[in-house]
Amino acid sequence: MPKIVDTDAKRDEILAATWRVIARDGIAGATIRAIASEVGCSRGILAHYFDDKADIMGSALLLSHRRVGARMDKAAIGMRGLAALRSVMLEALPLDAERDLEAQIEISFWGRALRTSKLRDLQHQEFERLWTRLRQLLRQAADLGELAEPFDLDFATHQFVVLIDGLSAQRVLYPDRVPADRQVALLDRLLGSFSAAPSDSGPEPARSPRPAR
Amino acid sequence: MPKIVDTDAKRDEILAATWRVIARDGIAGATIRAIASEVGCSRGILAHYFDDKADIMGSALLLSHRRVGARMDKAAIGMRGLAALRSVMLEALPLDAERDLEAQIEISFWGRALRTSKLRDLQHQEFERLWTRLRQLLRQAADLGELAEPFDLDFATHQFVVLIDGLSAQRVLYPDRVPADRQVALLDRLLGSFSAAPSDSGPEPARSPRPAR
Amino acid sequence: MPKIVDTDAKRDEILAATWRVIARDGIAGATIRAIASEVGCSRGILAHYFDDKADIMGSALLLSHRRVGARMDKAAIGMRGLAALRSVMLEALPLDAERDLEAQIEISFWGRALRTSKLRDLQHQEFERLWTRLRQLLRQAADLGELAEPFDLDFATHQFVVLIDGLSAQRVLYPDRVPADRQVALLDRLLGSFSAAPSDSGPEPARSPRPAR
Amino acid sequence: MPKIVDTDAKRDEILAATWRVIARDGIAGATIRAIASEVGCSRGILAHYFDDKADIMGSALLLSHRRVGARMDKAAIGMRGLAALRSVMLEALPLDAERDLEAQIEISFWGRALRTSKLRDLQHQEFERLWTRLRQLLRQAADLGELAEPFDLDFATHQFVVLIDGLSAQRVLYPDRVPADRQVALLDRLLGSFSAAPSDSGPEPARSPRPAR
DNA sequence: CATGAATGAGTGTTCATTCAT
DNA sequence: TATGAATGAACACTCATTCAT
Repeated sequence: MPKIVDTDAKRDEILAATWRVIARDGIAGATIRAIASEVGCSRGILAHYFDDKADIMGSALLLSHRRVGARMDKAAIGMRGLAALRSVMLEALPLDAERDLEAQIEISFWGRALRTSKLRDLQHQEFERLWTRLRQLLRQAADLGELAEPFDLDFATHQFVVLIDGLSAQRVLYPDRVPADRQVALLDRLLGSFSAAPSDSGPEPARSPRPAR
Repeated sequence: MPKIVDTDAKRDEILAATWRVIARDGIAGATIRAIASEVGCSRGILAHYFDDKADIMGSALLLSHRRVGARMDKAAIGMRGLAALRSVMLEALPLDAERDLEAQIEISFWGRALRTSKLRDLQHQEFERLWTRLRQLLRQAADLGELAEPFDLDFATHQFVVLIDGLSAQRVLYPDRVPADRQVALLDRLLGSFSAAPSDSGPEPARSPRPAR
Repeated sequence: MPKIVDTDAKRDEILAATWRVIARDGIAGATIRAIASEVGCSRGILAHYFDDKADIMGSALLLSHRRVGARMDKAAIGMRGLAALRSVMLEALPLDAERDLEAQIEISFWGRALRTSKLRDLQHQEFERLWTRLRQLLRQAADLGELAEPFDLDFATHQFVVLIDGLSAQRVLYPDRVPADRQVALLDRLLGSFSAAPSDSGPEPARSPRPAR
Repeated sequence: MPKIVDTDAKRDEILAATWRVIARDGIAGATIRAIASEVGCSRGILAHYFDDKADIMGSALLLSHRRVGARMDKAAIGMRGLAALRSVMLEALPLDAERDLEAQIEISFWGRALRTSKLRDLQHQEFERLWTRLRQLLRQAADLGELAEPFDLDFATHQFVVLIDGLSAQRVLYPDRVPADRQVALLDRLLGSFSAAPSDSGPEPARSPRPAR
């Protein structure tokens, strides 16, 4: 039993090292050698904890998603509706160095996710989780009467998902152009478009671009 | 006299083959061997038309951008303001097989663009072109009085850019989820948020989110 | 526990194989494939023991020099002055098959030593060792009163160095023309020119061309 | 007939370019591409004037030897015996930039001469010419009574040949250590050892190291 | 005569993986 | 459990050569 704990810890250690290598050398530079070197152990040992390289990479992506999900859970505690949605979205956007790394890893996988069926299935499965989470929060907001008009739930969910992916790409490719406050402003603009009260001038400070954070 | 070969045509032929390989096998599978095999010639011949592999890949990306740019030029002829902006955006979104391929290539490069400085410079340079183009059209729309309220030009440009990248990623990763009409609907929603007449419910709702597909 | 391999022994084995390949196929024929084939192992294994090919070649040259140096040390034990110098020189000349191989390797490197700075530095450094060794023995001989007249130490050292290089080249290029006894005779003629007694016709002519070995 | 002249001129032009490439990039860098580029013509044209690359390299070496030989002929005009020998030797030593290049080319070939039988035959044949020339001059000197004692003609010839090769190697590898005056001094020391008059202290200024040139 | 497109073998190198220890 | 030696395939690239024009 304790060995299993050690095993999991070692696995996480290896995956964290994998992240660092991807962030430093790109996904093409994330070789078995580089990862083992980053961990500080021999190459062969990786085979003990993972099936093969694809397993390492997939697990690294999965762990990244799990961390984001855990942060989202924590951030939304005690919240509901649009407020919860906003908190969850803030965990998905690359607002700081940690989230930058996650975005970098995510995008690095995009170029590969299509090829390996295993990786593709994982990607789809993980996306489904995010999609469902956002959709549920939107439904909750609708049930709470926070949304102004009749609206298409899937369409709205898409808007948020597209915002995450678009901002992640922009942030990774042109980091200087997308500071945190700009990201939050874009998010708030989107949120504001839903909570638009019949009276156009509501208490919606989020509607117009303003530095947040 | 040596055999006269249209050098530019041959270069384009090689680059088109490169696209197909990237689309089929991913950017990691776009080896010299695979490209030469796709072209139907020997490996060494590629050295006649390009300096090295980086030159091939960079040229492939550049050509892709040039084609999109040319399509945008053509699509916007005789148009101004928001109408021109909409036509241009429609050329940037992955609405059909051809544009899907372009989006696939684009995203494949994202994972690599960060590492090689040459590719990164190219990426930044090309992005600047797109940014400027969208920004100019928005300014034109503002000058024409098409926009409802005072607004932040850079902020608005960002909204469109994020839409392109977000939709490209979504389309490449989960093609079934983002059919063409959904993409157009998302674009029109964004456009509608600018042309929003003083009366919030203008003639735009027709354009607004409607269940497509 | 992994298979324990004497790393240094394996390195030496590879370098010895490199020598044989150079001797057989020339330095241009000393490819990674040929060396691996000579060793009797796969190509990739060489990467375990050396950084790259330049490392192999440089190490091969260095080991050759080290062996000559070790032989010189051994040969000069208990000797001083001109006698020690003669013993040392006999180890530097291509008098037998083993030394022929060394000369062949040495000359093969001359055509390449100029280009790669690493190899050139190594060559200069190794030459400095030989130069210093010969010069010190000449000084010792002078201190012992073995030399007839006031003489230029550097000039004399040059005479011996030129003899080594000249004979090495001749032996490698035209082996039949420079048998061992001829080489020794040339060496003794040079040595005799220093120990020339006041009476020019001393006991030295006896030293002159005589079959040695 | 005029075409033949052009052909020879073109051949010489190509060979001169080959020298420059060898001097600049080493013999390993003397590729067909580099030579054609240095000449300023296409690659295929070289096949019109030479059979193949080995023919080019061999011809380059041959032309180098021919030039040295021509200089020797010219330098020895009107001279006999040791004086002629000295003049001839001065043309064989790397005393200036032009001769440095020749020595560089010569040594570059040494590492390759052994492998190609064609090149080896050429090398032997050319060496025979030099050997015979030096030997004849030494015999002439003996006949003229310039040489002090009975001596071994082949042995003496070897001394001069070894001096040439040894000095060439030293000059190419460590140019700063072997300035022209040092070379001439070494030559004169060797010459002096033959002309040693019965009276040991003759008018032989060449015997002791002195800056010449 | 001359060109340059085209070929295919060969280069050094890197990689994921296996396996005996 | 952990090591690292060993493998063999694949990589980008360079080269000498051929040949239709």
